[in-house]
Amino acid sequence: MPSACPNPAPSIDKVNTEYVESLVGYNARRAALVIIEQFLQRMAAYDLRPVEFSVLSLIGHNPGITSRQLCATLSILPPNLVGMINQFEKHGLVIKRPHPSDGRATGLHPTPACEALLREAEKTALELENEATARLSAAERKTLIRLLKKVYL
Amino acid sequence: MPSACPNPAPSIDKVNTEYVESLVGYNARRAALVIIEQFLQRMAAYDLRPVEFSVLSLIGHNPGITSRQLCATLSILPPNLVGMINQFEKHGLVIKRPHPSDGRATGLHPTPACEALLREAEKTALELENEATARLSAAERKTLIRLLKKVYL
DNA sequence: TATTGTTATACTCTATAACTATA
DNA sequence: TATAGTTATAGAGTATAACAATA
Repeated sequence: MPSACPNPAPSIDKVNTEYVESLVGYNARRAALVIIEQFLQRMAAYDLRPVEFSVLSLIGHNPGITSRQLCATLSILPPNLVGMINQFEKHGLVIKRPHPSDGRATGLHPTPACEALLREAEKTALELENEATARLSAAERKTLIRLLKKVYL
Repeated sequence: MPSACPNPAPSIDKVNTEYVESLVGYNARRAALVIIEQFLQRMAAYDLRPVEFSVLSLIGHNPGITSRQLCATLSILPPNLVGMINQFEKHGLVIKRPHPSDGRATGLHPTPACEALLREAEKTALELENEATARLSAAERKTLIRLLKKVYL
């Protein structure tokens, strides 16, 4: 018998969020989701979502990086990277070249088009970052990043 | 002609992550994912995932809260809450009672079993929080939460 | 007309198992 | 035997559209 009660009960006017807001995990997730939401809007112009942007940026700053290295760096699973890389290659943003010493691996290299796209996209990313963290001072922003790194690195 | 180059190219020994790590969004997401991973492991004993835990905790601290208020507070969509609440009701954790003044709304109330579960689950959540943020001092942890709130509130 | 709660459904993201080619 | 990359697929999480009941 699923418990149901027919009698009305007092309602809540202001929600008490004290407990959940005392958790780092809760706050980090909420903050990340807010920034990601703005990211999706602003970066739609480049057809780049957060993970795709991170992958392309890492390739741009690390020509010759392998899929394995990307997966390890970003904590993504290999099967979920294959299609992304193929799309980048199809759109002329990434070129695959043989790894110099490991015949199993493939080096991923940015094309000039990739580098041009990244110049714009990374500029936009910094802009939206500054907007999303507008209520933080430069020092606070630096502190926030330092403390977040101490959690996940 | 999808650009492929047959000539080997130098490989990357150490990945340069400088740019992505300069973004608050990237760091917040990575930190949140690390904590959530630990959360999933530790809270599996209670069969509670992060959102379910947040919902149940808010009901426990706000007897009579409505689905609408939960959705607004946690930024989740009403259709994705229905099944969750029904499961809680089915497991004897939540009771629905009529809203005192709004015939459309339903007040959600914790059962004694819910309160007992929350005492254990919230204790476990605090433990894993302290483990996940073990590299932070108490002051740093407080600062981190304060700065994260300034981003999303 | 707007809002609460609901159903059905689609889409995205992430996870697992199994395979090949090479080390 | 272990690893890099791939394929196919399953699952979880999230989003949209439309509806009934009430305000």
